[in-house]
Amino acid sequence: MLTLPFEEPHMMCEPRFGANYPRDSLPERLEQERQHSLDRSNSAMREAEDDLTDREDDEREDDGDEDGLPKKRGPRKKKAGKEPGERVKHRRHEANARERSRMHGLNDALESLRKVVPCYSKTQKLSKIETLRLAKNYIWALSETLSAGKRPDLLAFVQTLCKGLSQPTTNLVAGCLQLNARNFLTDHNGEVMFSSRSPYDAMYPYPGTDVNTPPGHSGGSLDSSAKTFRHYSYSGAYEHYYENPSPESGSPRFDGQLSPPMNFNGIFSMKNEEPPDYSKSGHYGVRYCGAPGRAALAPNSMYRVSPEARFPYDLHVRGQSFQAQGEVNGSFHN
DNA sequence: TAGGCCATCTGGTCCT
DNA sequence: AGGACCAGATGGCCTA
Repeated sequence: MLTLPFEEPHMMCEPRFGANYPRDSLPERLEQERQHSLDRSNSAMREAEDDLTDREDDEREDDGDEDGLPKKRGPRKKKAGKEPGERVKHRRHEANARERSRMHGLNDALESLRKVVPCYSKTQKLSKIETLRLAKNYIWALSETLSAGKRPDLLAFVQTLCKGLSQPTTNLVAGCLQLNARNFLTDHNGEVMFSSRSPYDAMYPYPGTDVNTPPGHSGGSLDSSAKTFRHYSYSGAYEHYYENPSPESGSPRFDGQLSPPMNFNGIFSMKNEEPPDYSKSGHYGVRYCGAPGRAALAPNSMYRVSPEARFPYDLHVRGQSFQAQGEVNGSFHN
């Protein structure tokens, strides 16, 4: 019945701390734990302390009997009342080890999830709750895009993606995208509002570009709201595009800032980070290049970006610059 | 220093 | 009986 992380075969076949664990091999076991993960060194030490505590308890009990008289030499005589207590303690330690292992597996899965949601960073990890929220938003936004069968509005997509994320996390995401986080505001109700400058202003701060108009937003309410610099509520933009109520019906209100998704198919990479291993995944990705003057997305991109817009994204596939962007978009819109 | 996040321990419950 | 799962408690670490 014991289930273990799939990625940890050594844990599947090796004995755990606790049950039938020989004291002599404790250092080796601890070394394995250290090598397995730095984060788990503390765990190994705790386990060692557990065993040490057991040992010390045994030694204390062996030093003398309850009356303080010297203990008889010779073969140890099992104490009648001790066995149940030892057994309970032993099983408790086994259960602790299993629980640790289970939580490690859970954390491994969470780490895997971090790598496939937008804004993955090894240096500044998303918290567990933020990872789950972002993943939920990501799935929801992607599924809505698929069901809509049309090009999603980038802004609405981003807003959906970031809905419910905390302020620091949204700042982190914005930082990842090198957006000016101050372009986003949060009102008292927790709804995201744009300040007097469009977020696209930060993304497309090029001379000659209508900074009031998000690229590709030549029509629609989103466009008009941006043009007029009206405060832009998240829910409004959301419903504008998705025609459905917010996915956050039961979630905390959005109190963060916004950042665009870096891709829409599970492969995510950021500027200054190594590109994902496309050779393994075989997925397409949108890689943020940050180079000014780029218009990497094809006209049939899923995002409504005008050809003249200097979209700071670059499409890569299998580590190379993607020539036929229509392929990825075509597959996406199928 | 308070608050957030996390790992771990622990006891209870459910399931096989 | 034993393992998986869960939630509460606790303490450590980090940051504003």
